Amino acid sequence: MTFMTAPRTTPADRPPLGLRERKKIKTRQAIRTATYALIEEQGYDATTIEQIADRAEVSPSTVFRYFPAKEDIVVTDEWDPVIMAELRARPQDESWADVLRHVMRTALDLSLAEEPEVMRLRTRLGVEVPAVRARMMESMAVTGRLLREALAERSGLDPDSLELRVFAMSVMGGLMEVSRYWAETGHRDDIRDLVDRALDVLEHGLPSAKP
Amino acid sequence: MTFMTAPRTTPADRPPLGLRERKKIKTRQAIRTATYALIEEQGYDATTIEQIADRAEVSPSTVFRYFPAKEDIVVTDEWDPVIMAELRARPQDESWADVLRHVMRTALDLSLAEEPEVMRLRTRLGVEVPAVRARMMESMAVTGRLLREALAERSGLDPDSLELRVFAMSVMGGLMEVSRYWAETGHRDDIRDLVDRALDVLEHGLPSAKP
DNA sequence: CATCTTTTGACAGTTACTCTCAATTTCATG
DNA sequence: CATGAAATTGAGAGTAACTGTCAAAAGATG
Repeated sequence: MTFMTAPRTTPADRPPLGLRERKKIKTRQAIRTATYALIEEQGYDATTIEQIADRAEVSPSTVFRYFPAKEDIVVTDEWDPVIMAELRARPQDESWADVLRHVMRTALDLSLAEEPEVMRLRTRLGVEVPAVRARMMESMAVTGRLLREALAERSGLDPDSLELRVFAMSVMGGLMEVSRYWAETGHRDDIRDLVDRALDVLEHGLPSAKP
Repeated sequence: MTFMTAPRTTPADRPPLGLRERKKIKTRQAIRTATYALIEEQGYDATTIEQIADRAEVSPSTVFRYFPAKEDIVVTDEWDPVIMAELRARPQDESWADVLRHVMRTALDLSLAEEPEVMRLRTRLGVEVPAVRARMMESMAVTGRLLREALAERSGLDPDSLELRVFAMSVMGGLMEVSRYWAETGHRDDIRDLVDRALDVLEHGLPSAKP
């Protein structure tokens, strides 16, 4: 679910956090902030790691140490644990579509409340920059595996069966397309509505338009 | 549908084919052949463009001229027109799932008959090499757009509607997972059976496993 | 404060890819 | 078949994203 922005660590998380750890978080954030700014100014391709390093006041080596690839600076995703917990927390008799509706709603509400601009930038880059899009799809596949686990627990199906794998990936593919649609239409709609509509399609199939 | 191998141009295609054109086709094929061989010998990452150029007896410049990126040498896809024609040729009252069943069956039969080894190599690389996988997903998205067009014609729905977009991409996501599953399980199963099972899931949802 | 560990930056090297230009090859025409 | 136009190729220079190594700096620890 890489098109969402990163969830803030809860305030009462771990008070005793060493200076080392705090600095690492700061550096990470500095690199991200520098990257976002530079991309807004010059575009993705024109922004080099060196420029990012300069603005974030670290060395290029450090940038690579924090993010294995340039796209990762934009796309990094810390949502999976949150989503997974939420998935398991839903009542057992709820349909998978309703479960997803709730989970996605929760995640999107948080994401939109925290950093709506970054979320928009990310989805836009997902459309415009192939490398970013590729990274998003990778991350989507990972989330798909988690979804599979959760669905396996609920349904009693083998998580490694073709059926469950296909199903989970088809759901993720559909949700991915929502992100793309949202960005391509200039973030006109409320993405939460789009997700709801997508889940309707995934649950019931295409509405018949003939009549 | 990038995991299939390229369809041969039909014999009675275009007899008057200039020397220029014939040479281009030869060069293209030489580069591909060299690449496949080198990858089998040393793996994808260890194979450089320079080595490919050497073995294909062209200059590195030429390799880049024929294939914009290294992955493209492996993944290039000429199936879309074939698939599209087949899609339109199916009877109007056939369900989308049956249409896809036929189209995929046809394409896979051809592909398996022509170059089964290349198809296996491709899918394997799709699992092992992120860049190849990314390129495959791109190509999948393109095919998804074609599928959308075809479905729009059949259903009367707007091809640009969120609903149709989501639906088409969810189908493609599911099919993509088939390719992955096939490769990850060591090409044990007949991929045509896997595709059939996937389409069942996409058409009817998950089978209930409880009873 | 001394030492042990982690993090950082400098540097060198590789490779995919881009661009430009001149040489070569194919094609069309008189 | 000669010739000029057009397409194709190869050589070379340049860029930028990575990788790996090593010594210096900074934080943790007793």
